[in-house]
Amino acid sequence: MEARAIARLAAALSEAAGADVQLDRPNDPEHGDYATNAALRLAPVRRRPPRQLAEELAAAARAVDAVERAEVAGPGFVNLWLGRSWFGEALDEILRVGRDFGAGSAARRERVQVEMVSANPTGPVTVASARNGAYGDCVARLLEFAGHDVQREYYYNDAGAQVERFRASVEARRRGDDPPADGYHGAYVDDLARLEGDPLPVMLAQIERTLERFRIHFDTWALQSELERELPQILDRLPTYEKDGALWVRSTDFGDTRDRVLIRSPERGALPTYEAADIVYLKQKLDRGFDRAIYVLGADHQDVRGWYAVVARMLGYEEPRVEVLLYQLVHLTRGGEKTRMAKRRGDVVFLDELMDEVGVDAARWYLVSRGPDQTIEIDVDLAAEKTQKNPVYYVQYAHARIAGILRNAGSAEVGAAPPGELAREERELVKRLLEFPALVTEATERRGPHAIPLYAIRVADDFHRFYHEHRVLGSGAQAFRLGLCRATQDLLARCLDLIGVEAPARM
RNA sequence: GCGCCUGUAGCUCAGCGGAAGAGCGGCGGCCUUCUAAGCCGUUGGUCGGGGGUUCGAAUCCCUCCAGGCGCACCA
Repeated sequence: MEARAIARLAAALSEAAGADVQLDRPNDPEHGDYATNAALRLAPVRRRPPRQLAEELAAAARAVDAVERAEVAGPGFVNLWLGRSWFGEALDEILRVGRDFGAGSAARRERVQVEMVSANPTGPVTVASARNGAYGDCVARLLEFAGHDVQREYYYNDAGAQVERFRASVEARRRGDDPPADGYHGAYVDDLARLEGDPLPVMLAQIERTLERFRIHFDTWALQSELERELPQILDRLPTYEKDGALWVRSTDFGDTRDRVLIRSPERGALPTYEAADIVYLKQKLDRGFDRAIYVLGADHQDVRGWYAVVARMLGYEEPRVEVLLYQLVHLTRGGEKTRMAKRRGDVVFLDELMDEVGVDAARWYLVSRGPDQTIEIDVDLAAEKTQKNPVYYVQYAHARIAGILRNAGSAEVGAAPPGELAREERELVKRLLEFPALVTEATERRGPHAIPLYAIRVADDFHRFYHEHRVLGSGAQAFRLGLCRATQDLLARCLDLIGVEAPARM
């Protein structure tokens, strides 16, 4: 989705040129407000020199109202400069929609379930799970902003071997013994041992509290034990066979890399495997009425991606309804030395500790600012120092600065029409704001929320520059500049909200 | 061995078919003016190597090198 002001301009140019004209924002301000490579694209099709086509396109562009100047440059680019009335209309468009600027890009409203975190409740939320949550929650927020109906779900194993090991570890501490070698050893096990009863619900409640603090709210919690109860009905519909006492499914018939065990052999407890529950779970998700089921998984579960596609095929669902989002792992270093993150050993950094050290805003910002395919390295010792330099404060500061101006402005008139020629900083800021609809749409479709904080830095950048060069209150352009301020503030607040970071009015 | 991901400025990373970028670091400037958590200047790159496709490649294809992560009757 493109901002209307840009879409209208592109349409007018396309009509004048008799060809599809797409607009880009050149990096170099010398290359105009917008530029198009339409002549370069067209040259091979029309078998004509690109420069010649560009000259014709430029001539046609000059006839378009909004265009003040059009020049041919380089191998066949056409650079465009726009008049002030176009900027006024563009800002007016942004102010009219306010916080909804860029929203509603979804062609069709879908019911989407995003399942995330889903760590077994055998310990506090780790930093690795925090990335899962930060990423998944931001994807969910983007989908909601696009107009979809999104549900966040947490899935956990409440009856498997790991959970039993966890319970046994707590029991051992209660007796005054050391936990078993293959059990859990963190200090949190000692804390749980001091309480009575099943430690699982306690742990689960703590996980939920941590995630709420991290600003992730789960609508539903799914239990593996409940899914397993529905397993028998599904087994008949699958191509299963027995081998070595276990029950297997012939998933290779559906393109799997190997057949999978669904029910273990008697000597291994005859219990259903995770894969068995996966099948029931997917069926249940899609039968519950979701158009799309999104799984958020760490790269150490990458083989599961292919597996879910196989499950969808076995159950007869269209594959696009199942989507697996992978993100690379988070590595922690202490003073340059790598630390392992094994929950059972207890030498981990928990999300609560990270939030204590750097704050919720910085933690979220940090975990979502990198592309999902990029491994994140956090030096725990440097994380706290990062606070003052973190770009999150740069963006929040821009928001707070604007809030200050608007407070001082009181009920002064807010307008969109520039009273005279726009200054360079004003032009750049308006064009930056106009990038948002296309950018947020792409971030949503590509499941790449990291584009949002990076864009927010650019917006803050342009605003700080504008602020530094131009006085708002008391200037001849006060109403226009107040409009620019409000539009910028709304957009920054939107960007921060999309990544779950607060937009303070004062700092 | 097979599969997925990564390799862009000293460091951390964007960009993924159209005119090489940001933050941090380094160096040097700017506060009687709506918040200096700010602004400006400067320093910095055979976009891992080699082939190919294209008018045009950091971006697509092949190959090699380096690193991370997976290929269980674990979860």
